[in-house]
Amino acid sequence: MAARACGCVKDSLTYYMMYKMLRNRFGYLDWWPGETNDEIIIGAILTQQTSWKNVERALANLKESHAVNLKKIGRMNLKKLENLLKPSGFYHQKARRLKAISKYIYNNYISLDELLSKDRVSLRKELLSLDGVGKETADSIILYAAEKPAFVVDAYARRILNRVYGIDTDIEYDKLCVMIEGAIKRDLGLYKDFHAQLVELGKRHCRLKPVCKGCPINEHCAYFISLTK
DNA sequence: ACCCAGGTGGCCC
DNA sequence: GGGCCACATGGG
Repeated sequence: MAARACGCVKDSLTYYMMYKMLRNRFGYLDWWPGETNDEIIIGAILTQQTSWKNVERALANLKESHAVNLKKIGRMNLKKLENLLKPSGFYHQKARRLKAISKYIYNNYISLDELLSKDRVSLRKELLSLDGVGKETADSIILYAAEKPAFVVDAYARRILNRVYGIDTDIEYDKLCVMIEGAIKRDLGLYKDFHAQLVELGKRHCRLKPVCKGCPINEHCAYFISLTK
């Protein structure tokens, strides 16, 4: 069904089958763990190289201070913000970056929604110009806050695609994006749910170490095979 | 006492 | 364009 131990998989069927297997197993998810656009963006920054459990603690601290809100974060005392973010790690830079992002938004727009309403391509460009917003964070914000179809490539996606189809884990971000986006229908619901499914699977198997190159067949692959039965 | 987590940016060659 | 490094807390 799929090319193994090769750098790429362009076959649409491969991705649809993977999605279908996951979808059968976990059900439709259509998710980002956050109620508001502010919470989605804050969560996207906080989760960088950080377990979601620790992000939840920081978000709980913000909620307690009624500060799951970029406008408030922009005006909050830096030391106080750092303290609330502490459990999520890298809290000096995360606090500084969130404040800078807030200031950027409200110096240049009436509201967050005004920024998010820009077209997908220019929004991505603009988000990427912000300190602390890289490709994955930008695409998460575009997909779940702006609700425009940008496929999010995260560590889970990389690991799973590596283990099941042998795609190099260190393949360039945009290359993997283009590969997947070229293979499946550009559809908001599909992009959201596919990413959610990969995270769901990844979380259940996150303790697995990276597999050596050229040796993609391992537990994940066995797990996928078990899903098809 | 390690190694890892839903990255990003800076610096060096 | 690649290869390191710092950033920091909490869990296995």
